Amino acid sequence: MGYNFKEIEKKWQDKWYQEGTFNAKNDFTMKKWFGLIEFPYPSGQGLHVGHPRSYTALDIIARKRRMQGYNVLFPIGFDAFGLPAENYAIKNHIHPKITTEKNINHFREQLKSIGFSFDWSREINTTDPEYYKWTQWIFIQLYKHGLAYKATMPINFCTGCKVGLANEEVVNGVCERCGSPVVQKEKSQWMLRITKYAQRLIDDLDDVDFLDKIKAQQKNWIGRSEGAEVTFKIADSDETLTVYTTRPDTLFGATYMVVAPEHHIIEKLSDKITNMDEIEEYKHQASLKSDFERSELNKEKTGCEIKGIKAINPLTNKEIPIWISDYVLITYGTGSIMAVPGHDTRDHEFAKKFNLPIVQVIKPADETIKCDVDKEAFTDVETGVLINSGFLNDLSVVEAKKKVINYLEDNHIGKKQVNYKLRDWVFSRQRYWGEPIPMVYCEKCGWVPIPEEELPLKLPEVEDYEPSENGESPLARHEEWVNTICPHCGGKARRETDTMPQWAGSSWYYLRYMDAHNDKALASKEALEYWSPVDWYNGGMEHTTLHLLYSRFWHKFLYDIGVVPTKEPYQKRTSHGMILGSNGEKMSKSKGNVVNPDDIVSEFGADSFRVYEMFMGPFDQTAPWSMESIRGCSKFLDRVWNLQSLLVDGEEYSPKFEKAMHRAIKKVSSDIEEMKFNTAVSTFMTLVNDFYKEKSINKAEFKTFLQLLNPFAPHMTEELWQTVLGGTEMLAYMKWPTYDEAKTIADEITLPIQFNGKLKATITISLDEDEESVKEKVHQAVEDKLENKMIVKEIYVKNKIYNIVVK
RNA sequence: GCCGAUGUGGCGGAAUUGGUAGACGCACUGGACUCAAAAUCCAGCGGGAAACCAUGUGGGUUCGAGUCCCACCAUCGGUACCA
Repeated sequence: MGYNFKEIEKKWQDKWYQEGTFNAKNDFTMKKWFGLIEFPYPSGQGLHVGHPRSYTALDIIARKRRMQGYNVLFPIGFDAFGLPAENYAIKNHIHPKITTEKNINHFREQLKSIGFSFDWSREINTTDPEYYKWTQWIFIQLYKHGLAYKATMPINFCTGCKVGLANEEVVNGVCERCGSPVVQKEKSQWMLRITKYAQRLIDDLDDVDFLDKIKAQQKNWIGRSEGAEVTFKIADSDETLTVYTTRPDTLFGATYMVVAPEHHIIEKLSDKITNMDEIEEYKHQASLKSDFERSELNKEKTGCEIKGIKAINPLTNKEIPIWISDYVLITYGTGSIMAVPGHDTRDHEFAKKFNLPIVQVIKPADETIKCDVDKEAFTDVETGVLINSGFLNDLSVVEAKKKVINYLEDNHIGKKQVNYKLRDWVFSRQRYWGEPIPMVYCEKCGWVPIPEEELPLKLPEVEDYEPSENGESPLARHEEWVNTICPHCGGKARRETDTMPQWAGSSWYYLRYMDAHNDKALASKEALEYWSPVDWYNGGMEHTTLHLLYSRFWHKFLYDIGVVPTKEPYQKRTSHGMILGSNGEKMSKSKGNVVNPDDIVSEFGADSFRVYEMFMGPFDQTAPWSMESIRGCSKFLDRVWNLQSLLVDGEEYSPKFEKAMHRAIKKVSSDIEEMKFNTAVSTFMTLVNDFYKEKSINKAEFKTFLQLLNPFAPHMTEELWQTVLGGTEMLAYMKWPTYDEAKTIADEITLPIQFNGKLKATITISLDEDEESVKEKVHQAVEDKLENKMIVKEIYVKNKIYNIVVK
């Protein structure tokens, strides 16, 4: 009797989704578990085989939690604003709303065909005004608390299409679509002050259970550094230059300074500068370069001395030259540096090229280590000792830092300073398909948020989605929408025409799931209290520094204003590996190695697809797709189905399988918790092989087996449970099997015997057998091999191994 | 360049975290069933005749190393001069 997966999977999916079998319960007295996967962007290509890897993993955990008695919230939704829908609309003149709806319907069907236990009653869509009403509401709160502000920031502007471009649309300095050069264009944009939360975003990582590599990546991205600000006087002038340095200890070795081309000191002192033409030319050249070019093409250092002005090193009191160079960035620190070529590799490279003086101020503590700062910068902080540094001489780097900072503070020429690499979040997009920013500009009152009771501010339905030639959003052309009245004074005002970035909707979506249809608040207090925080969030490593950090920032803000009850949104964060094409390369249309999940489901069924996705390799590592391997998983499930032909009566595990059953429960239970799904599947396979070998499985064994396998292959196991074992309740809600530790331990052990660590023989002993008796057996077993050998030592590790050191 | 992963049969990968390397699956080989094929079932499957040799390479620690330490090589991913 063959297994008709098409019919049976459909049958169970219809039942689950019509009856809402897996919907979270509104009983707030139960213990809860909230599992979250990153909601997909509903692209026109449909679901990728990578999506189900993460979804199946958390579905397995969610299904196990239900069996463990938890009230489980495992929701799904769609992150539907974004560039591809808008670009598609521009090309084909179909409103993004229409394509988005079509794509979501397709995704929903695909997801249902794989049998995920999502709570579909809470489905959300970031483009739904009832959803983005609250995205806009959060923005207004940010504005009211001074965390949203306007600033002039450069955008990528395509000189061909006359539109602003996202970084990913700029390839090698030209527009991805038309190939025209991309220039930087200044534009006033909304910014979010994430930097205010930098320290807390680092500190609170201590309280959450994120993978270490995720924590490390977030910390590195935020990039806290400790150092000092030092003020240098400009000779014959009242002006000063302030620098940030992590190495104030090397101040005696600062032989010149470098400022960013955009630095204001150039304008301020332009009357003193004697080579203004040369400088203007360098500035011009630098401004032509995009950030991309500055870094990619500029391996060789460039620069230009600012003639006519000199700075004074505050410790040596010597005059030192000031240069401009684009390796100094206006966006980090103070936009100017003190250069210590003896102890910084970039400064060294620059000094060598332009023949600037190099002074050694640190030497290795260990005299035997050679060090020639004329050839190479000496950068070892750990073991360095100060020289040529006046009052700092003979101190270690650490001591010198402390002492010099005290000196700087006492003499008011500097202070201790903490810096972060993290920058504020540019929140404006000159795009149509995003949440309108709910602000109006009034000549009299300035920027005013629209009243909260007027939310949502709906995106107007327009016909043309191309951005304007001046780089404004398409909305700017719609005067009837733009012109409005000031909520504050009632006078004439204009709406903000930029929209929010795609990150906005995904920064708080997990909160909406807790109470998805609330029209009074983003979620009720009770629901937030009960469901917060997300217990387990799985997603891709690529979202570690943007999405994950942005949503932690928003959450912390909402915590500060009393909206949410926890400091952190996610208690646990794990990540999955990418699925590559069968040739080991990233799946892409152009490489022709894309696998369509629909084809897999219709050829092998959802259960086989799920089992294969879990079996293909370690969950957190990339794995190539293999059609042969999925056939193996499908074969395994056929063997499970056919176990019914071996079924015998029995209410207890039979003696021959008792140990195996207890071990399997233990192994599968812990493997699921540790996301070692591949070895859990191999445990199932081994067990099935054993049943076939013995040509028997009793009802008790079959029941436990089906329960363990249910989270992986929910359709087939539910069917077998109800039709073969006569189950009346859903297997999905039966209590998760338990095991007895004592029954997992073997009472006989195969003991390996080694000579010098190399296996020579094995013997069978009983568990915890007395050492004398083991020794006797060992010697009996290897008697002949011991001839002509001298025993130096014997090591017995109880129940593990017996090693004889021989000569 | 820097940071982070990873490196084990023909292939995907196991290995109780320092204790029998190669579980499980794929591919392959042989057998059974069949008129035949597919499917299914059973058996074999790192190399070597053997002693032995084998976990990217070279050292080290240890009674014992895929696992720990040092140096290097390769592949993949992230990032771009962060003072």
